[in-house]
Amino acid sequence: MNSRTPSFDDLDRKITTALMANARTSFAEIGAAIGLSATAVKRRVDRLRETGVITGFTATVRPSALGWRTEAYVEVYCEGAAPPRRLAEVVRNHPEITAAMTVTGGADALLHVRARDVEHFEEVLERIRTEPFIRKTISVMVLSHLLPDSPEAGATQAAPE
Amino acid sequence: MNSRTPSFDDLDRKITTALMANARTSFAEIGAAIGLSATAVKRRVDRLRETGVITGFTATVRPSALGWRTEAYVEVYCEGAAPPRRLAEVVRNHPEITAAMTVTGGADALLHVRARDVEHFEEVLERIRTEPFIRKTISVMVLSHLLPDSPEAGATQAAPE
DNA sequence: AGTGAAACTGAGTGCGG
DNA sequence: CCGCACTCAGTTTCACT
Repeated sequence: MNSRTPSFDDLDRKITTALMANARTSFAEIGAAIGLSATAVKRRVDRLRETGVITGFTATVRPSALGWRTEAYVEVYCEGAAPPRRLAEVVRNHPEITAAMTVTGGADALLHVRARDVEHFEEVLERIRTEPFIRKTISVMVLSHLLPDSPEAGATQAAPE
Repeated sequence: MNSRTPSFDDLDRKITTALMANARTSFAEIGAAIGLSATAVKRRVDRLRETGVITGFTATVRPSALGWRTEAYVEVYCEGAAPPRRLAEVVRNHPEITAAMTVTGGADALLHVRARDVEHFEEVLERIRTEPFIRKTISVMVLSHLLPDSPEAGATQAAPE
């Protein structure tokens, strides 16, 4: 589930890069760029989806346009041992949590939170704090972004072996 | 640039949500779901793109499938005042930095970094550390994700007013 | 702003190399 | 695994309400 997909060649890499840049690029156009027919490109894309390299196609949205103007990272400290399974349940209770992961360092988990404004963020934070085994939280508010909104969930290029 | 787009109604919200879930949903299908013709849906999508609500369509990729198996957040501390402009330049020098922002708290900036493995991450870190006015870094390695790969860059729903 | 119809472009598939 | 040819579905534009 975590290993490098076998037989992922240079053409697959170029196709993937093209679709990350614009998911609506036609197979014919991609094919023209890399010297393949639209059919061949389609078949490769199908295979990339089957093997889980490409997990989906989404529209990227400017969060502020939807009313999400406040963003923060929240370090979470738990009472005693924090089983990741229980943590995952807790996390799913709060739709404002857009990413959550276990991490090294003092904290048990790191959450990415979006809220409408600071008032809303405070409310979310209090809600999280009342969860059973959460002992402490440390929040870091995001002030401004130094890169254009990158697809945080994925690197923009394929890494060489 | 940061304000709520005017005349963003309920239909726009539903269309946006549908395209975030699957950027390839046809206009006809979206229209059928919300009681609009494909033509009307297309015009609204065009407008959503022009007004910057929707910034693009991308394929979501499982980073490990592309060889990015290591992920970390790096807090950056600068010498004296750290002008965001200069920081942005620095950040652009390192393709492994997939997100960067200025933040509240002790650190001046927070970076999201992807690397092939721990060795590669160490190399990236040393490269970042040699940048002119970077005084100190604190790294937090990501161990496991508690949510399915959410589109970190955007909330999955529109926020109510 | 919305609809419906016409023209066009791309997706999906079967077949042959 | 690739390309070609065909069919069908979706996009795009236009005239109209």
